Amino acid sequence: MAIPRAAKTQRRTRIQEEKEEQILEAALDVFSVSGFRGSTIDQIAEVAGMSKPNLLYYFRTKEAMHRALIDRVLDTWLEPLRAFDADGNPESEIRSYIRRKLEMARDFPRESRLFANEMLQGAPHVEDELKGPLKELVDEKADVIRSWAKAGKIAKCDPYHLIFSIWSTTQHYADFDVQVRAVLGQEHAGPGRFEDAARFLEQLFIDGLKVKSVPNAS
Amino acid sequence: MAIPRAAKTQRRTRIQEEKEEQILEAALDVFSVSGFRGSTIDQIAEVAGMSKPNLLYYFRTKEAMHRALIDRVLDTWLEPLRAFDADGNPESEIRSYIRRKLEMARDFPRESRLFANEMLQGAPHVEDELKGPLKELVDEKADVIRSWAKAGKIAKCDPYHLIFSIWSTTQHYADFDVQVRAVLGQEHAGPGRFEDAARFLEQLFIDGLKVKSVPNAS
DNA sequence: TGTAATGTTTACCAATCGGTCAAATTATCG
DNA sequence: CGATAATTTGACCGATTGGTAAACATTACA
Repeated sequence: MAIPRAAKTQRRTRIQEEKEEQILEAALDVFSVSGFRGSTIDQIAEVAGMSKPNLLYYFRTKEAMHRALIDRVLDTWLEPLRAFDADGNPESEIRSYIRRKLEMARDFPRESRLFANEMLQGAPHVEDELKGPLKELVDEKADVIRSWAKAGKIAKCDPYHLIFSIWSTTQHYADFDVQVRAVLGQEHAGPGRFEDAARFLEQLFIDGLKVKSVPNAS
Repeated sequence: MAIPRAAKTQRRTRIQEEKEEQILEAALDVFSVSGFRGSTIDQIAEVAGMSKPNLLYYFRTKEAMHRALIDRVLDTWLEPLRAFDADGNPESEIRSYIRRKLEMARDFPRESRLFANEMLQGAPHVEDELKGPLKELVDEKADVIRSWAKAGKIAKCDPYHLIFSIWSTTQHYADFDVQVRAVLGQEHAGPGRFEDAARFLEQLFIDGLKVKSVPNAS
């Protein structure tokens, strides 16, 4: 008698690990393009090279697949922000944060699109994570940025909107990849576009956040 | 005998205009949230308050609805960029471009999400528009920005990535609205968030694009 | 007013959807 | 090996999908 998801043995089989990995990989392919509603189990099954009932042996529902995917990807996705160091040099911290986010857009575009799809649909599956852990993390880092501004290390600015703008500019290269490539044209849409973007964004944010010398200040 | 879409009379009836408007309005509601694949004619029909066959009397297929919607919205969406004036003052041109894009994110979030959805899915329905009219428009404005930089009116920068960064930062407030609200929390997620964003972005882009005084230059 | 064109609805279709089931196959291990 | 548990599959289910046909209702206009 087959009991789904290894209820008996507790420990996960080698096959289980492999197949679940294989399924989530395919699910990422599909969900990241079509979103939850627009994706079908059959599509995922075909990409995974498995039969539909076989997928449903490892994940009981389409929602369970999506859920597992989100859970697995969420941590990775927030890692760069966690690395944001209060004790570091503001300029280099911001610079390397932009770099890392841009690298993620380049190396994990599907993960970026998965979240983008989720956001567009009103985050029906992750709203709790947004209001909980994400908000707390951003609040913490916003404090860091605010303290930098207070110490005169960077210009005074709204730390939340600074974080938003770094998120949006970097993720843009994953989420709107088609548009970026179309506009840049064949000559400039090569792999070098990420380097160009990095140079521009670093310049923009570093210079844009430099403390303004106020003539009439002491 | 009913012939869809007024093939006989050539001229469009009052009813046709009203109903087509009504349908596209509902279609925008639905498509902008769930994307093309994730949306159903039944959903649109329900939102429009009409029966499904009645929708299909005005638009022969789901694709036709989506197509009509995209066509209608595309022009509006690019209007702010068209208004970008080569003869104007760079600082105020960029400032007002950001303002206008931010106002559109506030006032037409569905239109923004419609395009975002389309981009995420690889632009299967608008790739031609991207590579044609959009690229030409951006090329033209990029030239303007480049000439400003050459004239020493703004810092030297990649004009394409500048445009991308303005697009992404402003549209973020429409496309990722849920996330923005969740992170800002109840206190700061009110209507004022657009003003806060405008202030921050103007500061960022204006200061970030100021010409750097190079000490060792003549 | 009459009538032809336009607009709307009910009933329906084949295809696809998420998901189940039982039978068949394969892996594990004493 | 044998047997038991784990895995895989084909056949199938009711609901939903995009779309059609034809009867019915309404409008426009001579």
